[in-house]
Amino acid sequence: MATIKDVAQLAGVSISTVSKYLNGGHVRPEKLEPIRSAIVQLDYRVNPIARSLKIRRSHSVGILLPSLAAPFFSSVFMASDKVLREQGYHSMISCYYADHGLERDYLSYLLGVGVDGLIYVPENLTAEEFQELTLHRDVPVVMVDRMIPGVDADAVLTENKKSSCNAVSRLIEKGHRRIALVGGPNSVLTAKERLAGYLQALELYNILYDGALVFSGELSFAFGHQSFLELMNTGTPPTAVFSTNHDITMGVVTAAREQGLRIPEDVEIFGYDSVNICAVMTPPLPVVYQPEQEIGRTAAAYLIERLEGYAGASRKTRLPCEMIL
Amino acid sequence: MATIKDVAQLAGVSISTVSKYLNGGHVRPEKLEPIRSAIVQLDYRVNPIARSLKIRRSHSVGILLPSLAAPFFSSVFMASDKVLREQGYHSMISCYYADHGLERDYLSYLLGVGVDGLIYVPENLTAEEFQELTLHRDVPVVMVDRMIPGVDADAVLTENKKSSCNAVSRLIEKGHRRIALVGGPNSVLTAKERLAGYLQALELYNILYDGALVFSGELSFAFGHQSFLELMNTGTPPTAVFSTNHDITMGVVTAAREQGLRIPEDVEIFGYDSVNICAVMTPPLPVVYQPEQEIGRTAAAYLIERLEGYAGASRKTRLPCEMIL
DNA sequence: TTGAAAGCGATACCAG
DNA sequence: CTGGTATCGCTTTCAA
Repeated sequence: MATIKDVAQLAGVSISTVSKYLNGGHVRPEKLEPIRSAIVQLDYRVNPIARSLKIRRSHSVGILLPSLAAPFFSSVFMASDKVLREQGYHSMISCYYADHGLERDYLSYLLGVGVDGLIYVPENLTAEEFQELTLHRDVPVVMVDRMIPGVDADAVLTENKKSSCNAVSRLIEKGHRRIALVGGPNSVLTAKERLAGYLQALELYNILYDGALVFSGELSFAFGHQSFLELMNTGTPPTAVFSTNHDITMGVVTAAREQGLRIPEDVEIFGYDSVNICAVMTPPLPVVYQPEQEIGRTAAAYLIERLEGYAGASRKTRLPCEMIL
Repeated sequence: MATIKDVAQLAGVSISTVSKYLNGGHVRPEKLEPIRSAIVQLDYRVNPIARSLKIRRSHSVGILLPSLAAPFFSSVFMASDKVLREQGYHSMISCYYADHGLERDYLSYLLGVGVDGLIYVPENLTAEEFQELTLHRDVPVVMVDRMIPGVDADAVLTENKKSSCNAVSRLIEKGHRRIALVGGPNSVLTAKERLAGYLQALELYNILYDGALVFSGELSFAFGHQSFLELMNTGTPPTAVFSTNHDITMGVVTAAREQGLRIPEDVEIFGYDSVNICAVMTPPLPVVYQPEQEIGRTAAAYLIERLEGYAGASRKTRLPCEMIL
């Protein structure tokens, strides 16, 4: 690869002049052409590594998330990517596949590798771990979909509790009394909040809480599947299941079908996200829909503000959700 | 952030000694402790940018793909990520959302940004564009799932033609004679090959090809949906549809259900990938399953070999697929 | 305007 | 072993 030095030599000017040419400084008109031609001839491109080292900016932002496959994240980050790109930033995604060790590793890696900012969907990190990792690095972080309580960083979330309460309330109004919940682990704030919404709805309608109907665990197909089977094996199985994650919902639905149960006649299921997929089913599965585009855009906007120097207090935004019936 | 210089000063040794300490050189035992302690005290971490500039290696590889949401890619790259990590590489994903301009931009960006190698799922780039972008950059590229014909690079693909032929043959053996195909654009090699497999099956069974039954277009839900509606509006609609992509399949199935058609009684549908999701349906949709893990592992292995200096001829590997019925 | 030179943070050669 | 120094490629003063 040709360097700026080669270009300078070939064009018969100094390195600084080429640099100015490259970065929009003032260069005498008659020197423009030789430089341009040298660049083309040598197929020169600036080395972003060297540039980053010098200017301490890479114009790239990292996105760290627990799972690639979730359609929810895909939509969210497509939206943030667009906003970021319009402002001249490239986004680089890293996935930690819901693994705690990997989550630490990648966070640490991204913080150090030179991205200007970070959009982060946390899962298992404690506030202490996060503080330690981010200490002395001034890389702004915006959390999305989840947040680590006690951490001072911008966060874009949705109204998990309220939306869940609404969803469960609807099931109750349709006559259900034994409603199960299958959701993520309590270490994930979002899962905890959705559980809280479920409990609130029960309370609202004076329905006794039954611990045997609540399953909190891995955000996976397997967990949803297994939980459903266990639910059905108790003496008095639920008549409805509120499933608060895409993969889990797939597992729950599969298990139900395997058992020969009709949805919703034999057991009603209410999901979260995955609107497209749930619409595929007959009849369509009702779901809570989170405003994915807006989440992504907001997160990107927050990050860009920080990158441009905004240093105000951290913002925690809650976006409202819709029920798709 | 503290630099190696600060550490050297605090520990009372030279910069070079600290560097040796960091990189496993020989350092007199009594100097070990002061250095270690200075590092801890200053919370020092090496600056990967500076290191990259010097050693011309970043120990990171880029992954460039057209879509995040496809469960297929997620599985593939989870597998390659694992292999890469075990060899000390971090992977950074970029998604171009099936946009031609973005595909060029991101490819160019990744090639320049300092990743040591690239795993790339191409979609719209011509061989010329690719050559031009990779010219003078010695970043090894391994293509996955698709390849750009005429480009000299490793590629890990599956037996698209054969698998498609098998799938369509099965439909024929079940008695279908009017079988539609809805798949990706002809610019995507994979889509073209699957179409070729479809044609081969027709020929094998002496079924006349009917152009009105073949839809090639966007790899999207919308395209699948619309194509199905158009198919059903012709005078003699197909009795079966072979859909060669996840999103398209979702669109096709939704459209069928919306029309009140029963699957497979009224119209039989055969999909590709998305095993989990297709298993959710009642009855499960038959699909062609590609060995995702193996694709990912193979691609990573190829890339690592290149990174370690292997300079042999480019390899094009075809992995066999299974039918999940 | 222009260019010489310092410096970003780290590595590695080489003399001691 | 150790440490001074050149170097990686680029940006940015600063003096001319």
